[in-house]
Amino acid sequence: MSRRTAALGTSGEPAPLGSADDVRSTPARLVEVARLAGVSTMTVSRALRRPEQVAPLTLQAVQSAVAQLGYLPDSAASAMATRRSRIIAAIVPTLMNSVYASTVHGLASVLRGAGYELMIGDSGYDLQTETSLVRSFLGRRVDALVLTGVEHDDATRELLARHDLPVVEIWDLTAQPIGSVVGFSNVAAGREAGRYFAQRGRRHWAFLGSRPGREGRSGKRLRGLRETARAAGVAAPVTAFVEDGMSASAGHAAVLALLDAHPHTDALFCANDALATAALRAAADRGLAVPAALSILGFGDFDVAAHTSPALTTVRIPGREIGASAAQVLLDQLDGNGLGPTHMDLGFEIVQRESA
Amino acid sequence: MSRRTAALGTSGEPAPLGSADDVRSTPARLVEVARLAGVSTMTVSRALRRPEQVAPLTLQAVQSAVAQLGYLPDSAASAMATRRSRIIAAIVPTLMNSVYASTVHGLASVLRGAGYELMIGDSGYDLQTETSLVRSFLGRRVDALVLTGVEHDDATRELLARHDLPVVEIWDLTAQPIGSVVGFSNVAAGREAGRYFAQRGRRHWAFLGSRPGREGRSGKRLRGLRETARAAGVAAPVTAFVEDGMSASAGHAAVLALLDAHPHTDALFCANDALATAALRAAADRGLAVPAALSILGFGDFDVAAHTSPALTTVRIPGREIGASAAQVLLDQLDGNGLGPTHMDLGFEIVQRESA
DNA sequence: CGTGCAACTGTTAGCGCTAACAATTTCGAG
DNA sequence: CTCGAAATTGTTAGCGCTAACAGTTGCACG
Repeated sequence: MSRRTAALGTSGEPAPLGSADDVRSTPARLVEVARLAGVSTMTVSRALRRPEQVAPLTLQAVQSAVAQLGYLPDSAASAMATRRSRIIAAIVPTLMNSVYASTVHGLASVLRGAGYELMIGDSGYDLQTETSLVRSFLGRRVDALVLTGVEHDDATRELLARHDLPVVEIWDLTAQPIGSVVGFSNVAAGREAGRYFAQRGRRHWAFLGSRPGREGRSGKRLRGLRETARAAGVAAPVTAFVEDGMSASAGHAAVLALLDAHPHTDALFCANDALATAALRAAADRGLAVPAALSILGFGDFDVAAHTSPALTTVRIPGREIGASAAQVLLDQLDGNGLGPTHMDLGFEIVQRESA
Repeated sequence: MSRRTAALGTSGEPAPLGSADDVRSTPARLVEVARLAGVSTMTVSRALRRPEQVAPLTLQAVQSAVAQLGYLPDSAASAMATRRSRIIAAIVPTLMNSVYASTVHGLASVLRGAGYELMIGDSGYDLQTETSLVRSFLGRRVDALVLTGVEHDDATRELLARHDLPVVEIWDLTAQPIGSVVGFSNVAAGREAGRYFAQRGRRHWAFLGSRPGREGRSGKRLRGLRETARAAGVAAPVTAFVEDGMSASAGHAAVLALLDAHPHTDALFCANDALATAALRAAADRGLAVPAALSILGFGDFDVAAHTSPALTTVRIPGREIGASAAQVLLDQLDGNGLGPTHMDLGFEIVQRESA
């Protein structure tokens, strides 16, 4: 029983199709288009991909055959023949919050504009999951790969070395990239946060982020903050860590505990705005005025950051631009413009609102 | 100049590979594994996909050849031969906020667990973009398709009719599904919101969402709210609409304008929590106590909803479950368990916190 | 009128894998 | 031992498309 039939049976209304008469169960192939247009398959292929190489009349015949059959080229077969899948894969730590959303969006729009499809995987901030995603994507013969961050398993690096394909690491910088890098300095962002606190006379700093086990991006921001603390002659920042994917839920409890353990804290740098929003609430729960008693500085400039109360002062990352530039870098390499690996520092900026 | 070389050249350190000696520029094929293992390609193929059909010794030989060559099966070729791409595509309105994040996550985890890859597209709430995504995905010969919502272009419907493949529509319900449906009733959610307001003696309702041009999900919620208003003998809710992808930025201004135009408003139902967060802020800007003077009811139970102040009362949608169930429905159909299209109403619930 | 070249179209082969079947080997029952 | 079924492996023929090359045609030009 075909699903289509069932659906129509349920609705009891006529088929809502413009040209329902030539609907067929099996999608058309190139041969059928060729037969209908009275040309060879190769001519159809050309008409579709390089119309200027085909005589106007032939082109027209092909186009009408294509339209009549509702022909859609099989890109898997095309991939096989050309050894180009026109798929690019990206691995981000999480899809669960807005952090990487704009980056993914930037990637997707540039790639789709160039006729590529984006395949996304989320690693859940786990390097082994990342490896298995890379393996799977390489098996799909993706044309290029976007990785978030610069820390990777040896297994990941080995896989990438075997399959020589354009790679770009994003959202961080490194002196030993796999291929290209498009990001910003997380250490510098941490330093800047510290400088911001210091300028406002804050003396008791705190940091809320993920555990810096493998020196991830969150850990680098903490390192930057620490450096500035040392330089400014301020005590080392106290820390609170969330274990799961940096969600607000985990952040709230962590901040409460931190404030109770260190009541003098007057400045808190959060590794993302969801965490910062939770911190705002935790401060309210403890009766702390923000920013008078406690400065809260977020990270990421999420959609909601401007609309909390107090509005979040936060580090804005050019997420969309990172995605768009990463995509462009890969496209340039794929189109063989002879461009080698690229290194782009897109920076960041502190957006001052009310919370710090 | 190979990118890899450049990267290593930059770093100046030894190649970080376990078995760097058999790294080769071109990835291994099945034939090479077969040659090395001393068997036919078919046996290798079997050893990889149905190991129990192969003699233990042969299996071992194949496995060691695979390991030695770092062989990764080419899934594009496999797709071609089996006519199964093991890719499932999903189209969501946006990836820019958390709304569909948990759904995508639910989809991805179930699918990946079953050896499928997820290909995501975002339509930007635009039906024509949806059509072009569908076309592209069908060209990729995806095995099944997930569509958000039940409103689609005729062009989309025609494409799907031609390519008879499992389809599931999510995040809404309909009596005329294309294939399966996994969602909840947006109208009922709107009605429930109205009932919630009515029970608390609210008399001047408002709604903030996207323009109900084509009766999308937001529009259905508004319809439900209106129905309850009528039934409860309350004036029809006033409305404010945001044009872009329901972002907080647009919401803030819209709420301000709405509150100024209708100062008696004592209940506001927002089509998502980002909008509700912005509304919270707008209420504060106008000096309105929430919920004393104005009840604000959100939608979606985003990560941050529990941590705003006041904490958001919101309609919780089982987003993750919708994704997971949709994936399961498709897998069941693909594995040919003889299951036809399914209709699942996963419901919703109002999570009472502080804002309403 | 041939010639040569551009413009267009067709033919052949094969991308890397697996379905379907064929061939071979193994092994227990008779 | 012999036979047949089960277990294991191999062979053949594509999946639907396109690269590379090989025609074929038309037409300007000498």
